[in-house]
Amino acid sequence: MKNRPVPTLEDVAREAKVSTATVSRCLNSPERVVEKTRERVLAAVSRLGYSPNFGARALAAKRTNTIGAVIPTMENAIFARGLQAFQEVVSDNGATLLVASSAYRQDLEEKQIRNLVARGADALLLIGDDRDEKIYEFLSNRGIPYVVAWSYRDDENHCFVGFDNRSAAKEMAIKIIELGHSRIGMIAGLTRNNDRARDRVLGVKDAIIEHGLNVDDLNVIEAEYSFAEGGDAVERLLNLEPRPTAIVCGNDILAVGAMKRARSLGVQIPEQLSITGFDDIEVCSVVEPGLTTVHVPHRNMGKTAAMCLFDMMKNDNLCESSHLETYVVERQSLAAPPKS
Amino acid sequence: MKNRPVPTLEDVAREAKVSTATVSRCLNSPERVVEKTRERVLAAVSRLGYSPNFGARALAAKRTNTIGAVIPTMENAIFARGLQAFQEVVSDNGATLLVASSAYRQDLEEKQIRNLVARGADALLLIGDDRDEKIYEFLSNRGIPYVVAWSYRDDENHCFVGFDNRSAAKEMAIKIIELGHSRIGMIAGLTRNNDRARDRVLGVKDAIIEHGLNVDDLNVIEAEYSFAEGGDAVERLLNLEPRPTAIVCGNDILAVGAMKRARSLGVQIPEQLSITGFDDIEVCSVVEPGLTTVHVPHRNMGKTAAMCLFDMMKNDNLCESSHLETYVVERQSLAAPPKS
DNA sequence: CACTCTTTTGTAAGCGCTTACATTTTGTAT
DNA sequence: ATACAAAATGTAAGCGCTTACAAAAGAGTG
Repeated sequence: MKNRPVPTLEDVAREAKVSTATVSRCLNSPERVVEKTRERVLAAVSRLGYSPNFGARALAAKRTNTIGAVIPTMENAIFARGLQAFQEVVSDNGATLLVASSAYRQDLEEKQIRNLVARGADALLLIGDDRDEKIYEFLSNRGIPYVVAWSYRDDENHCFVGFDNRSAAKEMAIKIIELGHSRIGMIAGLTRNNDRARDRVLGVKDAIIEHGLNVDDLNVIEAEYSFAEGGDAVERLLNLEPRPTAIVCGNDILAVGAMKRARSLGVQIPEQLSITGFDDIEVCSVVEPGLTTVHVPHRNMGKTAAMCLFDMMKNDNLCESSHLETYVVERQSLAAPPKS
Repeated sequence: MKNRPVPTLEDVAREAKVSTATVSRCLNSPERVVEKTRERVLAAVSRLGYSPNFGARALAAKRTNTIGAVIPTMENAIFARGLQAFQEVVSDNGATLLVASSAYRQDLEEKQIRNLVARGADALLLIGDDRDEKIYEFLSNRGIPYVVAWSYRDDENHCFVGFDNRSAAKEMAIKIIELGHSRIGMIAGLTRNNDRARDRVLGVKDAIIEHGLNVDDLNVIEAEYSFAEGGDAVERLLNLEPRPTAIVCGNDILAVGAMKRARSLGVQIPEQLSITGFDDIEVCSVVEPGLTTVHVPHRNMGKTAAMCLFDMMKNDNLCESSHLETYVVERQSLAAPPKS
């Protein structure tokens, strides 16, 4: 691992027999340099294998062409997909995406946000809006545009690009109730520091209250994002007396895990137990029975969020929030309750 | 979006009535500053909401505490999981992870690598070894340690942390052949710029040749990473005359897609058709029948790769490659061929 | 050809930080 | 007290780049 000294702008300038300013211009606004000079400079650049030092560049120019994103985890297909779409737009606009993950921890998220800002991120993608107010202040002091995705709220203060988790969950719950279910259980994602998970629980409660059922009868179990946890949770719900006839899950992974476990326990889906999910990831259509779930336009969300960010950077304004539509995808895991 | 000027080290120094050097030391090696001063400085830091400018820092200190990773796509559960493990180790070591994705395109990958290096990445995680030699030269000229993950080869030039895709695929194919299958089809991932996908095909061919079957009888269809493409591919294979009795898939997603489609076409798995996957992602155990597949230790791979990188940075040496073990996980999708 | 106007290139001052080295303060042993 | 080493802090020189401004070189014009 030899450590040949890295060539600098100055080396290139010397090699091409021009000033550093000219080299810099060649790289940043080539049209301001006459062709002959430009050729000589670019030749020197490639001869030396020069590539500009980002730190110095950022320091001098005060912009980085970098967009940052802080997501809870990459291990979740949902964020992965949305983020991929986001990144495609970022690349198309000639910028680079920096990703950091917070492991669903608020303190880490704050650290990552500050980190990205310190690194000169020109704008940020944030997931959900459950964070300390001072972070928003920090960003607005710094004049850094950000978008809150995966959530939507009528709130002038932030630019949301997402959907209303609460009413989406409510819509699903209403469907369940109107099919005749009254003993309903819920397997929610961990709600701590997670407005999406919380809103989904609230949505289900909204539906229950609205239909005159007793909200205290709703058993909510929180579980981590995994098939196994979904399975464990459903087992606990199935041991309840009276046993629920429908289980609303906070996401598809929990739902599939629950469905699988219930079946292995001899419970028939949906004849004896209905199960629903949330997100509509690919696996829903591949399991048996197919999982009835809430469809979320993830790619569209990622794309819209990115465009929104670029718009904010260009026009230096608070971009309008985008309320994306979700809808229930009916497959086979939801049916009327058994008559008993 | 007010644009209050961002506080600098100097502002903090003035506020705390110390020199900039002391502030810098407080932040970077607090033990070199007496407690009383440190408190005053940290108070000033938080009062001003100061956070250090990364560019300036990198420029002055010539290190960034940043590890870069270039992965083909985030939309693949496999990379997501390994990367998450990688990132955990990176965080534990006080460094930050920058992720870029190449969309499986070699030109973009090169661009991303140069970008990360220009941004001062101290070390890099690369996926697979199928790239232009000049990139390796570039990295070694710059003295930037890198690890090649997801692949393994006996090659002194790089540090591999991965597994042998070829022999893993071969092992699976042997299992299939020894069960009595002789008409075998394969649905491979796209092999262009992808040594993992290519090696998996080669492994299957190795097994076929070794068992005296005719390698020309192996029908290989390449497909993108999606359930639907796996389904389309299996349909084409099922229309072949004679119809294969076993289909090896280059990854689990293709396998599940294939299985699902085959079943919807009335083909019974594994009675009429055996299907196998590769990767052992969670979905394998959730579909019916369970997918027989090659288990790959993704989290362990990500973790090991990160540790390897830190080792290289610390000791400035080429770390030893790690050859991780894979094994076939037998579930229900593979059985003896139908007698006909 | 002298003049002005435009285009191209050069000069040099930072950008905000780290760190070698210099200086001051503190602690300790006489 | 005094001397001296050790610890704490300060001074200031860059790190590699961009860009305002200055200077030089062309391009028109009468």
